[in-house]
Amino acid sequence: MIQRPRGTRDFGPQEMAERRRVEQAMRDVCLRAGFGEVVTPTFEHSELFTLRSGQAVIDEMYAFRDKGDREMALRPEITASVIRFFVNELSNSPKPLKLYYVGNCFRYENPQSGRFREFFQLGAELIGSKNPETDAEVIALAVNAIRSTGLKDFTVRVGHIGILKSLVQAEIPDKQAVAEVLRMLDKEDFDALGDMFDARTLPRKLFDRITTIAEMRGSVEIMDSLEKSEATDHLREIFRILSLYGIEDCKIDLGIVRGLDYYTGMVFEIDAPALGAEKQIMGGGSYTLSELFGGEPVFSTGFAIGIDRVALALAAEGEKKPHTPLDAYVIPAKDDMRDHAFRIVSSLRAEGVRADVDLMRRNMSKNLKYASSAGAKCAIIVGSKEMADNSVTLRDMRTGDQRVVAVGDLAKVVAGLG
RNA sequence: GCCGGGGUGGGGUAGUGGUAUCCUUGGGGACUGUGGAUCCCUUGACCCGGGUUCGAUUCCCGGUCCCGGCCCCA
Repeated sequence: MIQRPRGTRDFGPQEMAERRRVEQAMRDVCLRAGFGEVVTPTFEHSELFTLRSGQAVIDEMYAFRDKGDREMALRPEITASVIRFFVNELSNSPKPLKLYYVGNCFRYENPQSGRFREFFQLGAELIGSKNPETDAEVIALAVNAIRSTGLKDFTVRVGHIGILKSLVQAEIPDKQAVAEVLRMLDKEDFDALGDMFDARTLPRKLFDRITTIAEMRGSVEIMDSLEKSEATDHLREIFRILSLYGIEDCKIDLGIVRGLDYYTGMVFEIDAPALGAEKQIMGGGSYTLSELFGGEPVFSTGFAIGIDRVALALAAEGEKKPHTPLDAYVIPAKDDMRDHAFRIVSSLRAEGVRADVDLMRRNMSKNLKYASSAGAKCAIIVGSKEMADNSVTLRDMRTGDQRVVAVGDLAKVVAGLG
């Protein structure tokens, strides 16, 4: 027997129905906000991803050499591809350019709860602006997308990378050290950070200042204790616009650092507390990537939502809808009714009813049982007595009630079952 | 890459150094148009490899996969 590769999943019809519902709800939100869908290749030149994220990520990519001896990789994310697409072909489009995508991504990591080697992301990029209203638009889109799935319990945290970064850069010239400091701040590993400060005899005052800021979270007012800067003004303006968008439940979190260099300003994350160690369901921020790929520097803001984790969080909240993949199941009462049954199922389908028919030549009892387990809303029993009148018996599978319905009215009656 | 806990029919389980229990599901049949029944028949499992042993599903080692956690998280 061939096993499924580690960290991958098969999705059955029931699970896919729920995943499609979630995905479709989020797509609709994107479309309504004026974002158009793009699709990019599932694999790219490895360089695209190492340029963006550094050589280290090659260890966690499905990287390979193709038959033409090119270094390729299954995409570990989709933002890089979208920006490459932008630089290659869309850079002269009117701004802002609003794009969204849905797709599978691959990372060679150790699977655990909410973490798979093949996973699915929905993301959006707004290209061509760095105004606070741009950032607010993208945050609102992300929040509305999550909301649209029906998820109740999630927290939105918004920060600004510039606040900590500029403080650290002002005192520490070594670029590598700056990155290291920011990484420790992100992890809130203040002990290790303190050790580093001692070892390098860095100013204690800076340590106190940045650790205080890294721990700051709460409403916008929490920034009142900070001196006014471009970054704090920017964040305040984002929050002001968000409230105009009807989004009031975002928190400031100045401790968000999001590892990579190209994030330039606002950064934000959404967590679903119901999940375990891997509770982040969305990450995003503003960045300038295009020049990395050989284009003009262009400001963008984007995010990516982990569809798998959203689905897990919804399951944890017990959000369950009854699964009724079939509206009607057509049962011939006797063998000589089969031809009538096929005609009826065909006309039901043509009229938009999800209908199935007995193909196993089962008897009445087993057909009713099958209709029940298949989740049909009703059974259509086709018998000679009713057919003499050009009618059939319709049995509501939820109540067991039966009535005779004219074939001509059948589709309408079935659709009316709700 | 590291750590912990697990792998018995499709799903859920019992049990054992001498190849396996029960439930459910699937397939077939009986019951001649209502029994979402009932009854009968039936398919189907000890993760893989090595070791110990007369004999391993059981004990030991390695691998693999699953679950959870660390690292990492684009």
